[in-house]
Amino acid sequence: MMSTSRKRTLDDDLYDESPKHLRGGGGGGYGDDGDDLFNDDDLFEDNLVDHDGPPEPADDVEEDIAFGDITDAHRSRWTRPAVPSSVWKTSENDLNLQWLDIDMIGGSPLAANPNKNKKVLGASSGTVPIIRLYGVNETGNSVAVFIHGFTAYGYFALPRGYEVDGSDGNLGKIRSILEENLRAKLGSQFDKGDNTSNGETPMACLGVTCLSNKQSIMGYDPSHTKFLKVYVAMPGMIPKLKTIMEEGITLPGITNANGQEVRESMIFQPYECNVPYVMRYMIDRDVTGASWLSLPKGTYHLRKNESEKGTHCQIEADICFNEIIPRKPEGEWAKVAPLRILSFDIECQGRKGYFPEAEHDPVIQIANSLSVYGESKGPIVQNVFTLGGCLPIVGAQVISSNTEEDMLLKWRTFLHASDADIFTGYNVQNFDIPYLLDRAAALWKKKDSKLRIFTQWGRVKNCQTRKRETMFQSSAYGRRTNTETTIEGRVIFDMLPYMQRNHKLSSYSLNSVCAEFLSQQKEDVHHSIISDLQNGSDADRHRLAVYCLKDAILPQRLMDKLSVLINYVEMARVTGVPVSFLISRGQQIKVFSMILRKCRDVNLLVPTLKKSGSGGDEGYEGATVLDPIKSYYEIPIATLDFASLYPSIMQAYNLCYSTMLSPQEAAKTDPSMFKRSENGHNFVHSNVKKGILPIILEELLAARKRAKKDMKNAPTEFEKAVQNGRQLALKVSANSVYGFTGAGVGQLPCVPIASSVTSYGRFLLEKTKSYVEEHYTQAHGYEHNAQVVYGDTDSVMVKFGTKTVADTFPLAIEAAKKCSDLFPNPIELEFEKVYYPYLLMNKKRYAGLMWTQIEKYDYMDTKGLETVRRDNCALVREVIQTSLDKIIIERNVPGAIEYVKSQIADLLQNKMDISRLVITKSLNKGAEYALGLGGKAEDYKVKQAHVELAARMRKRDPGSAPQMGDRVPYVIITAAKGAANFEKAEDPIYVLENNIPIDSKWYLTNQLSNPLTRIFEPIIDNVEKSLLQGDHTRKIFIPTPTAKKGSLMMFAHKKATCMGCKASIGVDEGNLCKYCLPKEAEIYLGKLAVLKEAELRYAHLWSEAQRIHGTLHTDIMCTGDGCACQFYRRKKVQADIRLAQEQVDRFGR
DNA sequence: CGGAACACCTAA
DNA sequence: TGAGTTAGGTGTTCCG
Ligand SMILES: Nc1ccn([C@H]2C[C@H](O)[C@@H](COP(=O)(O)OP(=O)(O)OP(=O)(O)O)O2)c(=O)n1
Repeated sequence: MMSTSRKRTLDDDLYDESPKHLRGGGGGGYGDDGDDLFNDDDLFEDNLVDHDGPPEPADDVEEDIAFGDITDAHRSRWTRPAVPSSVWKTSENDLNLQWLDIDMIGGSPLAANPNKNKKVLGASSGTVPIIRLYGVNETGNSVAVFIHGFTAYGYFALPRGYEVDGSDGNLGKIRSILEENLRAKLGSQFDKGDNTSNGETPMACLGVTCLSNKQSIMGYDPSHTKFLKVYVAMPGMIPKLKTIMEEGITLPGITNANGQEVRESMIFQPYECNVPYVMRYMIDRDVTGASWLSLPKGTYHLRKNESEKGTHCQIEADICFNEIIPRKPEGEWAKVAPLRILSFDIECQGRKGYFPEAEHDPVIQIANSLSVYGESKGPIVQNVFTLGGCLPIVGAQVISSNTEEDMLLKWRTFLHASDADIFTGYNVQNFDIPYLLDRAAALWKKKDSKLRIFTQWGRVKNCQTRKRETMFQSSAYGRRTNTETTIEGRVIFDMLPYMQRNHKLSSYSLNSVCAEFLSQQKEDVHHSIISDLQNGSDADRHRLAVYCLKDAILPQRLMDKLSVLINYVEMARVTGVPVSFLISRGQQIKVFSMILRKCRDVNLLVPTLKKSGSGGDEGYEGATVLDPIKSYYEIPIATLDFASLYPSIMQAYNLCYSTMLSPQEAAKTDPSMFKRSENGHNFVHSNVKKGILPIILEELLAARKRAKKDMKNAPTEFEKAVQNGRQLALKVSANSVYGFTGAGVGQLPCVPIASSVTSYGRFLLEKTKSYVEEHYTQAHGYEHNAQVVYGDTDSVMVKFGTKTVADTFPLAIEAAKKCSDLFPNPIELEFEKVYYPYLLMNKKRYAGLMWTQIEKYDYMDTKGLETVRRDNCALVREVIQTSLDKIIIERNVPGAIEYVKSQIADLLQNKMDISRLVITKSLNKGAEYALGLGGKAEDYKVKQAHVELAARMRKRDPGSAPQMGDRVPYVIITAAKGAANFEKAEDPIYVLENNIPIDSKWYLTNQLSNPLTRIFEPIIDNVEKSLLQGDHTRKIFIPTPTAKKGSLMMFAHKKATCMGCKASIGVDEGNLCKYCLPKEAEIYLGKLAVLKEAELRYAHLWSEAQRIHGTLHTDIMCTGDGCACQFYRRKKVQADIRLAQEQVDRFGR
């Protein structure tokens, strides 16, 4: 880097009269308060020479190893469009990009501002933070922007009434003291980073200003209105500075409320010290996630020589932070750039019966699908890198290698050339990526340059991709690996966690997810035969490659079909956070980001609170759930529902940190200025001071409204569902604003706000109920007295007494309007739907035929019942669902009874497909101890079936056993009388393989009985007798208890036959009779062939999810078409394999 | 044997 | 600075 000729002095002249105005040297000086600090006309000699012309051709440096079979034809398909020559005319053209990823590094200060009339802000020596932002321009070129001069800082409040001498001299003294303290805390860390090449001594604390135009967000009349703003050299120093300030320090020139100088140590409350540096930049410069940015002509420099460039991006710019123009995502800037998405999948050659381990097992294929956002013609490249030859695949490039090393390196070349913005796949984060990295480490020596080259997946030159394992101290059983990987400049967007987060499914295997959303199954290759295919012919490997390719294509299709990208882009723009935060973080960061942005607009500051030490802060009261009048209603029940209840409460009553009054303050305040909430907290009206949270909610709800409109206009059912997901996500974000205030462990908890919201909610619900019941009465001229039969949080279910849907609608519409009129804006009660008929079973449990229009019902809506719970087996879900359908839709109670009886008979006679008996439950905290993954014994208090099973499976095969967070599938098997439930659970696969009998009686008494009783109870007499004890329960098939494990094996020993001619032979005689013995080899090979063939047949029927252990099993048994015959076919083939295997095994003895 | 405690999942 | 909230039903285990 070039060094500057500028000279900056740091200690003097930090301030002029206006205290917030920082000038010259030390400070940051950025548009904190809207003014640029270096706005005097200093001109600098310009060290940078901009020639407006294209760069020299990039000679591909050390990075790429040439492979003859990667041709120019390949490359031209892979690479991004060429950079238009206009881009290089930096003084004539703006550079526009949509950014996706952002990070930060320490580096040297920029020597000179490319905008020749301006200085570079920030520190001019030492290590400074540089923000790297990665994105794509309209043409589809990759762009990296190095953003310079933005300095990290924090605020520190003076206690109420205190003043600080804001003279340059005094603030300079404060800076020196802080400098000293910081250095003491930093120790040698800081000195090492010294860069004194320009003769200046780098500082830790760059400057101090004092501000009186800002105030704390906490309260209507906050105690903190005066702040020191302290700039530091590197973001990492902020926590240390914060510690110094909150532990107490003596600073000069500070006077207390009585005007006396404070000479002893004082504590300063930190503000906004918990804002990550890159977010600090985004907030201060109004840069929102995934938005468009413009680098105005003449303000930026493009790095043209390869030697000058730090990344592999096509375009690389340097600019000062305050030059970039953020574009509001409206009009032309609402678009999405042609982003490149790379979806990939690897196959490994595991040893039989073991989960692949990178230490030993090679990667044999890597399939890729590269697509461009907005490109309607589908993926632009599909290819497979194979180890060993492979027949051509139509529509895909096949690139074969003789060694695994070559294959990996070729793939790396592809990675580099295709230069994707987004990396996707299925479980790539926890399997493919760590596996490739581990494998590389196993293949190459640490110093091997090939290792270094291979692991460069990111956009930053010479930057190796490393995984960080959030390792858990695992004692006996080994690795619980939650891997995190950063690939500089690219966003890793794994579709598996996305699905787990956004869709409630009982299996998340790629196969079942695709069946659900793409109506598409993939070709199945069971992992046990991958090895055989790999060792086979080019045609075998072709089959594997096709399968592998499909696994690479499907995640990308999923992403496309579910509009994942555009929805995340919208969310990033609305909430302001980078897309990567949406993937890896929760709701808090979104709300926090929005709060900080809005606060900045109105000069409020957010305190950095200490973690509430003692942990268990008391909870608060939530919503009311009205006692249900349980019944089967055969007349219409109308549902009235508040629209976005909690958000609208916060808006209507102006609930916010910044509007709250303490009881003492309230006593001194004009009562017309504020309102006391239902539970005794006081908030001023919005005309006095508008709260931050209501403003945020307004925007979120506006975005939700747009989503709802799009949902209404969606052309297809599927698109409607996608828009519904988007709408729901925005609703959750809005509700999370409320949740944020009540979050015990959070950045800014404020229970008074949260509890005020819920208390208003309780009040509104009660009010609505009583209004409806008091107004819609015969006394008021209505035909019936209305009754609220149920209500939960924000809804009332009203029985108006009307007999038809058509008669109910007008009453419900009117009631909704009249209630809305009772409440302040924007609180609104909506008439949403009528249930007719309506089965109300309990709080949070009901079903009903839903009508949103008079002409026709929509569908049967079910809440909380077994049918919507994933911890029930399919049998229960289906039986209950069908019964409800028959009762509620068909109104055919006898039919329902018949159906149930036949199902019970089937169950008891063991005719039930085992897949319908599989129960799945997720493995949560507390199970850690049982699995031997650490955790404390006292956290595992109650033994559970699925946990005990998972622990046993772990002992059988740690590699394929369920992991924490996975759903564990199990069935209940027969066991000794009185055995506890948790002892009777078994892995369905194990049950199948070993022919273990299922306890079908248990399914009747413990799974079906209660739910059925509850449903039929209000409808028929004596459920016990007629459903659960009839003749249909007499014929019980008791499976032979002898059919225990290894039965075939034992059989073979007792009564052996010659495997060649089936003649009887003695048990100890070996496998063949004396006549067949000479042909031993031939017979063995013949048996081996039978085994192979059986395996192939089996694999063909076997749906698999190689990497998602926990959900593997349900898939095997459930094809989605629910065909029992498929199941039996599989079972038969499975038995064939076992027989064949055992025959082969006999030769081994 | 009965009820408290716990675990899971869902409604809102 | 990792983590929005509370209410509630249901089934199982644990403990006296
Ligand atoms: N995930 C959720 C869902 C709901 N709620 C709270 C806040 C909501 O305002 C209230 C009512 O929930 P609804 O599900 O009825 O949703 P809304 O009323 O917010 O939206 P809608 O307009 O869809 O009714 O419950 C919540 O805190 N978190």
